[in-house]
Amino acid sequence: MAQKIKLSTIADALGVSTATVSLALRDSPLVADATRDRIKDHARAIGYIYNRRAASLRTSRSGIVGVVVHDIMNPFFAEILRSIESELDRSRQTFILSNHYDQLEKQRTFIDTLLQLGADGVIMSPAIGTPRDDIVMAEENGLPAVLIARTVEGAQVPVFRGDDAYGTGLATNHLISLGHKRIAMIGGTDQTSTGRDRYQGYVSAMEAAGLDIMPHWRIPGPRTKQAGFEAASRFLALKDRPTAACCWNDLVAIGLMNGIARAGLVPGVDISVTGYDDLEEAAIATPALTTVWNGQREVGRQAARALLDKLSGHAVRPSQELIKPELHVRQSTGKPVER
Amino acid sequence: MAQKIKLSTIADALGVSTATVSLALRDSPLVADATRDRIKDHARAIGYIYNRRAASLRTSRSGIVGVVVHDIMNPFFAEILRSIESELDRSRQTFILSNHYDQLEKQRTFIDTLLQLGADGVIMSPAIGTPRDDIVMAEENGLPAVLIARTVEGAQVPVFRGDDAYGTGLATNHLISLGHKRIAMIGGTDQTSTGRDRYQGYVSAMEAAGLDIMPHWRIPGPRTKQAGFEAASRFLALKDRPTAACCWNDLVAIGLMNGIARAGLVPGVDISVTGYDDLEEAAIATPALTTVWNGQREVGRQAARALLDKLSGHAVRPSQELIKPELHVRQSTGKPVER
DNA sequence: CTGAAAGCGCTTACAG
DNA sequence: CTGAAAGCGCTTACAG
Repeated sequence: MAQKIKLSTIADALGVSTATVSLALRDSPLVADATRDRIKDHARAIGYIYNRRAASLRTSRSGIVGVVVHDIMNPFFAEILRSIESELDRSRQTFILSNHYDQLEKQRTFIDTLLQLGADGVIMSPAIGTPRDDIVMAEENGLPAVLIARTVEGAQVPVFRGDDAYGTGLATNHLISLGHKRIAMIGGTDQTSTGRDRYQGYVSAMEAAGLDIMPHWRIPGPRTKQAGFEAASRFLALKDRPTAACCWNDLVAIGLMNGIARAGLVPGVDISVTGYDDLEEAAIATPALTTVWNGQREVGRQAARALLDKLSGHAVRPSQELIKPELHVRQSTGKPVER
Repeated sequence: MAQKIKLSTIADALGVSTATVSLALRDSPLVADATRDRIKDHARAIGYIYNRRAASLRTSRSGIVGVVVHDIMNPFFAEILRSIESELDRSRQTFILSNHYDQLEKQRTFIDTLLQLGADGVIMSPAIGTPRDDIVMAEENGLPAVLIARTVEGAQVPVFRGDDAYGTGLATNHLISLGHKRIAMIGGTDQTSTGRDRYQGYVSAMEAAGLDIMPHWRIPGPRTKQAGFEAASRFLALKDRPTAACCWNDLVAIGLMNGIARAGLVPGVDISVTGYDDLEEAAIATPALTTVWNGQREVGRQAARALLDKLSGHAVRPSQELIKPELHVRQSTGKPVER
């Protein structure tokens, strides 16, 4: 590697000061057009690389935004990330990604890293059990936070997520309107706001229709395709087996349908199944999955926008506006078939 | 936000120099135990946050590693990323992730960002058309690179990937041994080394068995579940329709199977299908997918190790060792059924 | 429109 | 074992 090229290398070569070079490279109107062009051309010619660490040390702005979610392998988060990415790209912010796998320690380590790097902000889907103080600490140290998908009680920050109770209500009501009376709820956890809300939506819809809710019709836990697949045998062995399953998310629903098919039954005919999220793959599952659109794109876009607004000094109120989910009916639901 | 706490804040409070504080916080043996403990306790008590930008500016080591792949939403890369992540975590390196979506410009922007941040290295699955010079430029500017999944002709850097030709050979031979004579190859592109190698493996196996290879039996392009799904109708309409499909990857295979099922045929019975990669979901697909294990975990682990070795000054030879794929036979393949 | 100088918060020889 | 001082490469008042 040749001698490191820096601002002063350019300044010396062109007989100007580093201040002028610095301003010219950032297109400051303070520099004469001719000077600016001469500087930029030369910089490009000799392969100058801007040192962001040095600049950031001086300005205490890093151009880095952190994003931490449960697991990027989960297509739900992957879809959100895509829209965050395209939004941040537009404002030339670099983003650093991390999974916390719902481990508080991993999340804390990551936030610490962001603080050390002087990140400008963080978008997070908080790990289970995230205390309000973790968010407060970040903000007090100059790391503004925006939450997605889950909320943290008492944290005065913007949060973008869907109306989960309303969403499972849509799915459950759809099953009820088809004539189902015994409906299971598969997957999810009470440890997150999302989990509690989705379950609540199911319960409210069942109660409103005057239907019984059997505790053993709820199989909590599954959140992945694999877990949904494994839950199928438990579901199929259920006493008074339900004719329909309202699933925590699309992954669980698709896994469950695979498990049902493996057992020789036809999902969508023998057992109705609903998902949640409307992932890209819901439409091409076999059968195509009836599910609840959860606005991943919107969540990502709005969260990124809110953070960028915050960074540019606009006041962003800690909104709790929920994105309204929509039911997308496909082939995985039908009239109940009694044995 | 209170007054910024820095090394000198601690030094002043404790009546020592910043040099001593700096050394103490990094557990240098040069500092007396009592002094070190006093310093570390105080630092923790007042909530000191280490400024990595300042340190990095001074040491020109950033603790940042870049990772750029085609698309993290693709489970193939997601599985690789997981093992890279766990490997880098162990050495306390932060990693920055980016998708290039096979756009050279996006990849260049990202590499530029890494250079500006003074990243220590980059692990990349190069975008289609990546010239050797892009890699050379990065290395010359102090950003060592390690390649995964794809290679770049003439780049003198380590590359970790599977033996693709051998892998599709395994799948094709498996189909041939079941009695299939008309076998299609669905998906992939000739623009990547991976694409060429996988197609070559299929061709060689067909030729070795003395079977005809019809040009129209190849449907190039698809690399996603959605595209595989859409390819099903083209495949099913094929003249002299093949009895089996050797697919570019698991996503295409699963999509194709969904499309076949949607058309009223039974994948694994009417049409045999093989995948490639052995993603986690291959085992729970319906039917369970016969596929080629491609060692994602190994690729990620080895690539991360190689980069870390390079960073700690060990010489890493530009190896081309290929990971040996393995055939995993499941239910999506069977004897041919003639119409 | 341009330049000289200070300073962001660390680490590293060097001296004692 | 500890301290004084220089310097990493920028940007930003300030002066002209």
